[in-house]
Amino acid sequence: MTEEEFLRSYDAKSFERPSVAVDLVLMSVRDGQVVAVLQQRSEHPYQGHWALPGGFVQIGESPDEAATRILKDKAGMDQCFLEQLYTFGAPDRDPRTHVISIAHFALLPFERFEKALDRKADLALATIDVPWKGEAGGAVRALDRQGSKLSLAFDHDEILGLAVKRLRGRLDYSPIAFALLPALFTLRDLQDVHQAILGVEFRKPAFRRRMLDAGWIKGTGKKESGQTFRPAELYTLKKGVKNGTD
Amino acid sequence: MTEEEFLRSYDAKSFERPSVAVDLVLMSVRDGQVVAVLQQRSEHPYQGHWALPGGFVQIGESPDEAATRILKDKAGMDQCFLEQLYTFGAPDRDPRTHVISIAHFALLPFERFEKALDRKADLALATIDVPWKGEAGGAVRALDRQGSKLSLAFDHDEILGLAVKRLRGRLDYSPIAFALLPALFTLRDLQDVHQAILGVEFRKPAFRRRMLDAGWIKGTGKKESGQTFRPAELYTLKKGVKNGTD
DNA sequence: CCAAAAGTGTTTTAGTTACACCCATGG
DNA sequence: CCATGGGTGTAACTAAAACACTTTTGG
Repeated sequence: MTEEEFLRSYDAKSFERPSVAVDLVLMSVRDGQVVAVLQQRSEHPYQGHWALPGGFVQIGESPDEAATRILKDKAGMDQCFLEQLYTFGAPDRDPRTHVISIAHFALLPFERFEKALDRKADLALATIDVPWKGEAGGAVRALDRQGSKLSLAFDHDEILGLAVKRLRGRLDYSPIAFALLPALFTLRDLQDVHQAILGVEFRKPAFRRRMLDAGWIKGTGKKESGQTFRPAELYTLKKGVKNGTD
Repeated sequence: MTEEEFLRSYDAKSFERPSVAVDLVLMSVRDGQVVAVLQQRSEHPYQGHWALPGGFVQIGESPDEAATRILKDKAGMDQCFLEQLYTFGAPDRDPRTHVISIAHFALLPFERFEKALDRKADLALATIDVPWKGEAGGAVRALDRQGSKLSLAFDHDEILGLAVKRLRGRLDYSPIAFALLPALFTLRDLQDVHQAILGVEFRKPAFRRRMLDAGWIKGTGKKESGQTFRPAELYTLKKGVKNGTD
């Protein structure tokens, strides 16, 4: 059956109200690149295209609860930074019927990403590339490990673009970056995360002081190990600093 | 089960899905106070309580279109700054059934507010008082002209609180304040708006330069009139600066 | 001329950047 | 003892705030 046939046979008139769904943008940073979890669609519509993990909101369930459920069931992850992003509701964004989707974004340190992905064969990691292009934010590109552009389903390119834009905007003003790092991290790790998200390079001393002055982190006295150079001190979030993971 | 069969079975229990609504926070500034439009409920639930103007999203209608429609039908206003705020979806927020509400906020200069309110008898203007109380943002209080506290329906106090918080957060970084001013305004008008929203006082020269340096406005050469003191120059938004009203 | 508020120039301060340097580790 | 990256002090620069001041109107 082609997509066209599928859409013809689909009875949209029986839906009197819009449906409500949740889509998740699961993001992390790997090797200086922003990555996100995508799922290849095996069925119509958008068969073969890549989509954000999502699902419908059940009655009696808040959107946040739905997001947590989908995060657990579809991606096998829990206990992470999870925040509502924006609600997308153009009537034609889903060819089946009017689906209003409450997009959330979730941030995890990459180690936890990897573990979950090993258990879920249908998930893939895409490198997300959003050029700056002023305020508007250029078109998002999702790339596989070979650098080929992935074709996204629905309006999920728009959702991804907004997620990156939001992430960039909040980086300076909130401790959101720590949701992408393990409990103990070096200042270099933190700088790498910032540089990956913003797509710029910082000078080490300036970045270092800016972070320490922000008052979010404290040194632990412990040092990293396994490096061939001088080990860096491990830092951690101060108690009482909320990055949304709690 | 084929997708078609799945969709048929999903369709059968479509009455069990949450409804989708839009609630509007219509805000302005009057005499150094933030004000919002409220509607007194004549029926259960929350009979006699005050509520934000709102309505259900029709199928085939985007949330933004629904917000525009409600703005026009219920409040008699159009062509104003209108932006999605947050989606509230706790299952018990409406005692009738599970209603997911996409809250929007709308900003207008007070003159346009007044005109519309004269034509709609069921609407009232409330002074909105949100104490600072750090990041969390204290509980919102809606007051009538006599200063009596109005009792709000549903979770509308929470929505109002978030709207004020968002307004405060964006004031410095975006030209949002100009949606609350007429096309021609003095720097004092602009300062009054900022002070009302943030609840702080600024020194005139500092505020003046900060605004001019931001590059959003330009002088017109015209002067205000009707004052007993030196008339101030009238400023206007530069072309190309979007404050969402366009 | 006076009161009131508009509007401007100058100094002070604070915060950020740039640069140069020293330190600790593995090999 | 050398290469590599971690970490720190100082000077230069820049942006904002504080203050004192001049200007323009109505009465």
